[in-house]
Amino acid sequence: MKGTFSFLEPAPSRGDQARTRLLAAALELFSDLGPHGATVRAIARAAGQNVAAIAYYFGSKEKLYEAVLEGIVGELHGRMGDVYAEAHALRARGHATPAEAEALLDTFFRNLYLRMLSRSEVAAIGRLVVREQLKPTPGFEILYARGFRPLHEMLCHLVGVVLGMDPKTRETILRTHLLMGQAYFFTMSREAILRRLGWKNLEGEKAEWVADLLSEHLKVLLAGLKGAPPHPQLSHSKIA
Amino acid sequence: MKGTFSFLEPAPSRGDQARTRLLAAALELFSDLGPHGATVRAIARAAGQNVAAIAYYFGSKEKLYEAVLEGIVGELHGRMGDVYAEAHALRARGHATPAEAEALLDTFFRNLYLRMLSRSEVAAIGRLVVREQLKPTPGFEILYARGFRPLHEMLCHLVGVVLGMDPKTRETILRTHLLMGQAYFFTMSREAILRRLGWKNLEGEKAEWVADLLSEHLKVLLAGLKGAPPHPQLSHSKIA
DNA sequence: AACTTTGTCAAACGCTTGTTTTACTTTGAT
DNA sequence: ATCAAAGTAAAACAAGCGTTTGACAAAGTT
Repeated sequence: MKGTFSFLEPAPSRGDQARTRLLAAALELFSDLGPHGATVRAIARAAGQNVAAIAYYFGSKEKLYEAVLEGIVGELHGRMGDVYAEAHALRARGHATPAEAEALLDTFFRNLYLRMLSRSEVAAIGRLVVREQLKPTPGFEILYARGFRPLHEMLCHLVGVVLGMDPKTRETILRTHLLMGQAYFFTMSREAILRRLGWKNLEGEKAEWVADLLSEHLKVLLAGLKGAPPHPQLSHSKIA
Repeated sequence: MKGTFSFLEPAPSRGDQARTRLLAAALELFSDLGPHGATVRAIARAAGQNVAAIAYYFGSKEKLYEAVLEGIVGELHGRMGDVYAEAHALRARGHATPAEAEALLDTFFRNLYLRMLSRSEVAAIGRLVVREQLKPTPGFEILYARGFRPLHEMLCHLVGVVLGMDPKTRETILRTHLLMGQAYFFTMSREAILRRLGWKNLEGEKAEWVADLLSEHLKVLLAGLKGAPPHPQLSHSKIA
């Protein structure tokens, strides 16, 4: 047993420290170079560990990669958990008004952008997620089933309430996806938009400004789509 | 000199054929595995060539990669050249009405989606471009200076005309970027949206439907933003 | 204090990487 | 027919890859 006291958090054992440092270094390198490009030697060096530590703690490079993906899902829920909880509560109540759903949708997007997409300290997560979309590995299932799909379904539900549409129709799913694209595009084309703007990053007040515009676009779009006629084909097309 | 006549196109020499096949195979493999993950042996095999052919025709793997990026820029102009020309003509005339600009913007986005983003035969281009955004190599400059920036500036100009805003303000640039995100997100999150929709691809009538929704979102957004007040900070913030 | 568990480290293992070399065949002009 | 140029192909090269090994140190238990 451990004999030391700690009022902050249980003092991590030597092994836990090594494990954590390896995970952090791996996230950074995997997101920059991909699961193929990042080498175990580079990861170990960045984590201040020996190469053999990876096999020792995670079994193999591939299992380390999967552990990183698990960590990403955890980080998403950690940063967005409160908004998730609100959305789930609203959904469970069953009789949410369009105005309530729209307000929550705005909170959702604003925070998704401000807490995740604009932050350079979590930018690595976005890069790795995009990489998995480009060339899915077996680990994609982790990100999709526990990260993307629950988030997407929640947004579709809220959009459905606002627009008075069934959230399971392909029209609702695609419109929601289009809305999301505005926010996520900043992760995907980060380098290009920064050059266009002549900015070095998108943090601080700059992030707030972008969130302002994003929020306004969302509001305008939802308002304009409320009266729009349903799509002739897609409004009757439902997923299983 | 070549002694054969050809009414179609100059019969490519043996070397030109090898060069072309290498470029095609390289695009496919680079976009799937990245400039690091794709090996010269795999590229040569896919092109039906010997490994040494890459060094022989392109000098090195890196120069082959740059040749692929050049090809991408050419393909973009080849597929979008007519719409580009229209936009340039409108810009040169100098006194375009908001309605004209909006119509052209609609054409631009619709065709960008239908001709590029939805086509599986050019999907490799999209994947490679996203890869360069995630981790820019020296070759990024080719894509940015001759591909992304001219396109982005053109769209900003049109959005500026529609909304009555200076195309060089950061507000216009960011709003244009948000608009673009809706279309480009389908390249970036292809795997996830296909799973959500239960579809295998986004081609044929399905692409038309998505283009319908995209076009409608664009229209709603531009209409709603016309009366909106300028952003307090960003509307006065101009790029060099 | 003796002993087991846990963690660290350098070296070595096969294997694959991009590139170069060398010998060879095909091509097109004289 | 001859010959230089253009193109092909297999083998060899050093360097780097993920993983395994075995010796060793530190920590925890009895």
